[in-house]
Amino acid sequence: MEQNTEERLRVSIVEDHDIFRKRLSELLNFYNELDLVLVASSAEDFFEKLERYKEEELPQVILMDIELPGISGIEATFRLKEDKHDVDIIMFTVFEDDERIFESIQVGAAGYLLKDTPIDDVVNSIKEIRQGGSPISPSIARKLLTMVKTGEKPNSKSNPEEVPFDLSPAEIKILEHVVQGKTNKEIAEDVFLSPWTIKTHIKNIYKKMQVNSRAAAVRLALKRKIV
Amino acid sequence: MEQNTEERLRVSIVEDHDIFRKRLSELLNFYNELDLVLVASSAEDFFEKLERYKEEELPQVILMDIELPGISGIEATFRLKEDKHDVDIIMFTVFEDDERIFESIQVGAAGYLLKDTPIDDVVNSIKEIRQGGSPISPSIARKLLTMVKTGEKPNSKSNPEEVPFDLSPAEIKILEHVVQGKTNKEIAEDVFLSPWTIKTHIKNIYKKMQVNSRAAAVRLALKRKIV
DNA sequence: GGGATTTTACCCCATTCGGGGGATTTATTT
DNA sequence: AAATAAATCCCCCGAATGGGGTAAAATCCC
Repeated sequence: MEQNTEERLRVSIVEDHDIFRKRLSELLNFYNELDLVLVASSAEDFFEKLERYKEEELPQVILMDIELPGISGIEATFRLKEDKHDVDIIMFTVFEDDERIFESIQVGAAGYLLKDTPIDDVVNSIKEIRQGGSPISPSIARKLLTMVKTGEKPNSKSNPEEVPFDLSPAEIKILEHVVQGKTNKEIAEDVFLSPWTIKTHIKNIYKKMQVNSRAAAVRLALKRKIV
Repeated sequence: MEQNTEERLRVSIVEDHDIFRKRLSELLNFYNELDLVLVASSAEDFFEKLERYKEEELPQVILMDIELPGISGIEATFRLKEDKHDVDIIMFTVFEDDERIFESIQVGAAGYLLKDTPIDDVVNSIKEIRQGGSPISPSIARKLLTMVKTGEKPNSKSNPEEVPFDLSPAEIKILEHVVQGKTNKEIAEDVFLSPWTIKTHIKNIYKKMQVNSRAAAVRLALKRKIV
């Protein structure tokens, strides 16, 4: 019965450690409930392969390593969730620091499992996440509880980059105005500068943020809470 | 070997539903790793029995129902954690409302399991909680993630107006694309519509949102989480 | 003191945007 | 069936935007 095929969950793995990835793939292949559709060794690799898939073939759940060469798992998650993709992402990693956990949640990961999770639990987690649950390793959950209890984010000390882009003070100021929805001329009047200057700043901001429109800049600025 | 006895986890159940309590006790008794030391049908019952225990016999993990006659499971948890007792408490309940979850965390519960959790998982959770983990049912965890993500407490049913503007479905769809930072032409290609149509929609969106630029629309859309 | 960065300002040019119209077709509601 | 609202497509036009330059102060850093 092909119906079986229809019901299987399409799962993807993004993991750079060759042997680990291989073993995990092999293990998951034992499960009839799953269909391993895309195994990548980096985010770039993943995105590249992803383009060759049709809508109905796209992975529904991704096991995402955090520490990856090039684009990190967190950044990759951010991009995936930005797009319209209907996909649930499980961070699958050895890291337990508050910073990474918090960031993963912020960018939209719906699960967080440690790599030593028994394979049966991993498979259950994959199924649960599709049903709207958020499988989380107990030791991670403990940290989450603390966050909720204290209502605090782990921004405290280890804030390597509050601003992912190194905008200069002046640029941030301008960006704030842009987020307010003002035009260049309006900003210029507000800050007593030439409209040309504003324009130059905005061009530089775009370069640094890697966008090419105000809308995109506003979106990024808000999402990454630069302003 | 009595050593075995030493290593077994002393577990307690507080649950008012007679049959459920009985069955759960029977099931847990199958597990050699556990020692069911105190089964109570109410918080009062529990505290009363607790006094008859010596220090070395006190339960280390408690499966605590929330809805109890008299003192609630949350209140009981609060009192237990107020005292010096070295005990980990797992809320074991059918409730999934943000309010109860949040309160349970506040008073110091370290785990939150739904009553339909498979018995094996319950036992694992008991062991994990003693190792500093916080076992949480996935559907509960999802709510936790939301709390962390939005940094909000479930103080009220709040959300007086999820969408302050009555955008039509099509308009919301277009708005989403605008938030992505796309140009009218790009949107048109994505949605297989004429650029003129997109433009018309956007003009209407602006009217409804009372803005006059993409940047402003994006900001509003994100702030009011329309998209 | 000297190089690097930031801030400021300007030019040209093609594209996009925003606002003003109008018009037809398809639901939806009444 | 008539009225309303939603969704689609089109035109004109001036203003704003985005991208490519150049360049001179001011400031910061070593």
